[in-house]
Amino acid sequence: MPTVHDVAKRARVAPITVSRVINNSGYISESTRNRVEAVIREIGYVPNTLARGLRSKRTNTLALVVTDITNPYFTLMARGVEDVAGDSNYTVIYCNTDESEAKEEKYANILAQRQVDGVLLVPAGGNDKTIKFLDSHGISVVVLDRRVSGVKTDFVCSDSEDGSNRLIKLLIGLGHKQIAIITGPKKVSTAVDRVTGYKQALNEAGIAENELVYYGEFNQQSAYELTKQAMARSLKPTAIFGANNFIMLGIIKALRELQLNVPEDVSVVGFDDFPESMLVRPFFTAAVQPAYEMGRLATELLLKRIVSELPEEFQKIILPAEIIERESTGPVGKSTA
Amino acid sequence: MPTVHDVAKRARVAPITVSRVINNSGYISESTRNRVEAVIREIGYVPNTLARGLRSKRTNTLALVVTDITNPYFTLMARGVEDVAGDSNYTVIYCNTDESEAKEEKYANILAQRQVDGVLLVPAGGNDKTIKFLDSHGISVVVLDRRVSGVKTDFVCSDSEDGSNRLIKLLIGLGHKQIAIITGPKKVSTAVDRVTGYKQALNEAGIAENELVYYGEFNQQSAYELTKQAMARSLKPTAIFGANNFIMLGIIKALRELQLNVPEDVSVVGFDDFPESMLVRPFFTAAVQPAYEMGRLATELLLKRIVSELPEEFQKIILPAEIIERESTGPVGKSTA
DNA sequence: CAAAAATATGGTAACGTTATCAGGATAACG
DNA sequence: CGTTATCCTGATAACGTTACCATATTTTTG
Repeated sequence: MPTVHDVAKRARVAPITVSRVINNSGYISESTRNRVEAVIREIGYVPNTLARGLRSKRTNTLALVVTDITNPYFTLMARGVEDVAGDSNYTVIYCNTDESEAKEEKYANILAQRQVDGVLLVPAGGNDKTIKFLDSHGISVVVLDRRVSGVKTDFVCSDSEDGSNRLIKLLIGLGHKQIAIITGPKKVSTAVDRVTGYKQALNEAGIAENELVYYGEFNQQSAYELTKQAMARSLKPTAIFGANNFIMLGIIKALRELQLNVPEDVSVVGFDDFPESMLVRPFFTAAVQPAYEMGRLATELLLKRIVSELPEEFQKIILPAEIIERESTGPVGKSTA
Repeated sequence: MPTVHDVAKRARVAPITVSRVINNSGYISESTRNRVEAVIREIGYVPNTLARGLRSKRTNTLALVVTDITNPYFTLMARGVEDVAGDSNYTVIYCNTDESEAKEEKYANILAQRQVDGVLLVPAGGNDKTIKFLDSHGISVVVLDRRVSGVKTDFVCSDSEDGSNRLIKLLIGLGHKQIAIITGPKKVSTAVDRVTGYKQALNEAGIAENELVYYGEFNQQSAYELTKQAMARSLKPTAIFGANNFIMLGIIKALRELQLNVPEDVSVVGFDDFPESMLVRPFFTAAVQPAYEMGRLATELLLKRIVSELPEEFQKIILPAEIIERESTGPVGKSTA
């Protein structure tokens, strides 16, 4: 691969001049710049970010640490991050902590090794260890979505208390009084804030709280179990508030099993959304590709290829798609019209 | 920040010995190893990946280039990639091409600059330019999801022809004969393969094709328009095959506007899925967080912080969540039971 | 027991870039 | 016209690591 030196020699300038051209820094005459740029194109020179970062202490790299990129909420957030970062010539590394503080620390270490310039962090726990660690390595941190108490950082979130408050008011307006909330773990600020907003709304309306607060995990399974618990009470809730999108799904699943209709029997509200118009229940008859498996296999292939453990012939792996028959198909001419 | 030299000095060994310890390479006596490891922990040494990569020509970095990480299909794939990569100590950079070959080339350049070890590529077009470019820079490529003709690489995909064939057979089994297919652009292999499978199934069943093949984009808007076109024919399709998940959504949206029920009036099948049990139509009453905006704002903040254009005080940005009232809520005591 | 192999450690240089300092040429100024 | 400011270019060294080669000690082997 050609280097600044090759470009420099060919353009009859010093390497540093080439550096000035590609970085648009310092003074350069039009003619030299043109000459250098011509050579760069000619020999297909590509600057080496590693050397650049090593010397300049700037890598133009950010990291986005979330709990699970698979959650559409975080996916969308990631897209926002990448679009902005890309416009400023930054590259983004994504990390999934799966709500594990251990994983979070592991990633923090990796990111320090990689000398990233900054980290966007959705903290897995209330823990400030990660932030302090990054800080001690001179890495800027912006905290996203969840508060971490007692740490000084920039912080971006949406208003959980207010949102919850308004959702509950909406339910109250519909006549609901037995309103349960199923939320995440106590160590996560959003889980707590949403309870606060919930209680606030109930208090303002003069409704007793009735111990209908259920702390759990921010996932479907946990919500499913807690919903069953909540619906086993003698005085059943007429409405349930799920503190995030996966929780909503767990609620729906449990209610369906209990043969309860939404909203006729139980109203459901929640935080976070799913991309416009996805399925309330498995709906589409579809050929489902094993996307995760494909990602896995491809990466394994690639890694082997990199360490050249693979025979010369290129592999071609074609996985079957699974046909899943659901509600979007039926016999011809059964129109209800 | 401490370096190998600091560790070496303190452990009374040569820097190269420290390198051997952290890389687990070469011969090292137990005692030296312990001594070095103790010093590493003691002074909080973190190896610098840039220097390492510069010297060793290996960055332990992969890139996943997809069209849009926002599509659950790719999100899931990404998770598969990251899990495997992470296990082998590789970090993954994600890139969204938005089906643009120009963006793809731009990213290829960035990835070459970053000296990534390998690229997992979902090609935006039939174009082999990117692959050749990466190849010329000694970067391994595994192609995912879509074929690129005339290029030698590893390749992982699912079986589009077979999947389509089986979906159409399923429809035929239900008595459908007027079956339309709405697919992606002709330059994308999956769009074409799915048509092939479709035609195959029709031929095998002895059903005329009737010009019900609609090429477009792999997105909702395009599918929406094509569905309207298809349903404007004198002999209307009784079933529609959408060649990916976003296309399915566009089909549903158009049919709903045309007051047609699924599956009573029109059956719908498609490729790709959505995560278990999402909404068929906007269903949940929810507090919707501006996830994308949050990602944007946070990144802008971070970038400013990195170049320290920001005043010392840390910012706290709290965005309102939008309350969207939909079908999951209703007045109390309206049970159908 | 000499020779070969395995183990343990280190010195030197190089990866490709840019920070820093410096010098010369040209333009602007009072 | 001397002085200062602006413009243009370059030499040198350094960023932190590991490849490569070398040496010394210990163990194994025939």
